[in-house]
Amino acid sequence: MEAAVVEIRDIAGHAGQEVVIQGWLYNLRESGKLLFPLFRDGTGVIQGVVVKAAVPPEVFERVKGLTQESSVRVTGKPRADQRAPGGFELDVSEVEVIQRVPPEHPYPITPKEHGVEFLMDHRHLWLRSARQRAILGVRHEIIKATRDFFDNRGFTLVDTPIFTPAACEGTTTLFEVGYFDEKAYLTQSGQLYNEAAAMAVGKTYCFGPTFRAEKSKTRRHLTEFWMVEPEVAFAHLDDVCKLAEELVASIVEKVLEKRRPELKVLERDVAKLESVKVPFARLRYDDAVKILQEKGSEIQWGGDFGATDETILSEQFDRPVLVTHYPAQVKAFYMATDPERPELALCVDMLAPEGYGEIVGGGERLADYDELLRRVHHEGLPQESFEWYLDLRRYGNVPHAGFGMGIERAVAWICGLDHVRETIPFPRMLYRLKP
RNA sequence: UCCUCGGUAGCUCAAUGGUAGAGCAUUCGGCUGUUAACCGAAGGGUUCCUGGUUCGAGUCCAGGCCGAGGAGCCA
Repeated sequence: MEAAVVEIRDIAGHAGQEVVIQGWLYNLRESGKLLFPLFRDGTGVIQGVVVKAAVPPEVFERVKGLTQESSVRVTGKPRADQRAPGGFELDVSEVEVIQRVPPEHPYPITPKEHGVEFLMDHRHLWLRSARQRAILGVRHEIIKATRDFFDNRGFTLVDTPIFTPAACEGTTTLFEVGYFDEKAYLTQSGQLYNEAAAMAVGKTYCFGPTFRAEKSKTRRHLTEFWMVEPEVAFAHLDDVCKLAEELVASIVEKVLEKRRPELKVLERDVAKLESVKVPFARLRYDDAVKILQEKGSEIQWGGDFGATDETILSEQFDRPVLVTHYPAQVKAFYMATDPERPELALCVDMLAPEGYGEIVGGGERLADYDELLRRVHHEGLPQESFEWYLDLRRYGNVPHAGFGMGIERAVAWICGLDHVRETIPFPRMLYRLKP
């Protein structure tokens, strides 16, 4: 009978049975008449043991000549062993080489250290390393937890377009593309379309890539990043503050529940994640400025926070902090203003702990038709491009609110990474379009 | 866009203005329990590009290209 193909993560259930593993050679250690090939299959890593006296000579020679990342089908019997990191070793009886990486062009990424530029040039191969696979796993869990969160609360996923005719928040940071005989822009937010969707289904969210042509070269910027954006009809600022903190808390809870092994590979201090429970800390902008000034920041009332300011604020708390009521002048034209203090926007930014910066931004939308039209003009936006958006205020207008959460910054924070370039499979950054 | 730092073997890095080196990777040899194994040997170079100073430049000077970190802006 042909041995069953088994994934390495399920190997414990097959101790003593002959199984087949399909994967790649991760590393090979030799000790005379013993070979210790390390196999990986995308679900885990297991060390094989090849004893010269126990296998046909050609099998021994075949394994001995294997190069890193050669693809193989391995037949053997898993055996519990104290010395193995995963608890099991594979006593190898047969190895079929699907493709042997030629020694004259060896796999470029060795188990030793490499520089950032080299790894980024080989991103398509770098993804195979244990650390990158752990990040991909956590990213997957964060996205799944996000979608489950909204789906379980009756939200309808409504996809918003990637090609857009005009800007959401000014044109300086848009990527312009040719669209037959006219110009189009890559979306920087699904926000305006979400508002239309919310009037159709009540509670909606969109999830997709967004694009910003900012010439930012820092550890928290990508030109292409993924964002989830909920929008809720009849909601006010406080409603979306609660929604945002419950979302983030449930994501962290799911990752802690299902991705402990990945967090261990990443050497993440999980104690810092375990304290992330609702309610989060809350601050009004006025009070945040006071705290910053006491801590020696140069910030003046009316200015937006710099990266250091965000770090200082986040360090005051053991969980994310929600900062509300920013000056309206630093926020987008569609933000509602505080009726009691019209110079303030009914908005919220969530700052992640440990200096990971803003992961959520949102608030209550401006509902008044006349005021919205005035701001469109004030921003120098072409009214004809926004007629459809103004329609939302003409027909059954209601208060509504929502926010956007950047997936990559959430992944960077939860994984404890020092750069967002590792949070997305193929990062797009200033000066980086390949591979 | 601005500021700072860097570019030498496939990779990570050394090298007073005076013969370009090490570790890893690759190839060959040794080892029956290795954990980024270890031990021995071999092959491997347009020192980012252009120009300049000098008897002589990887090293000094000028310009350019590429990258990294930070600022501003943002999620």
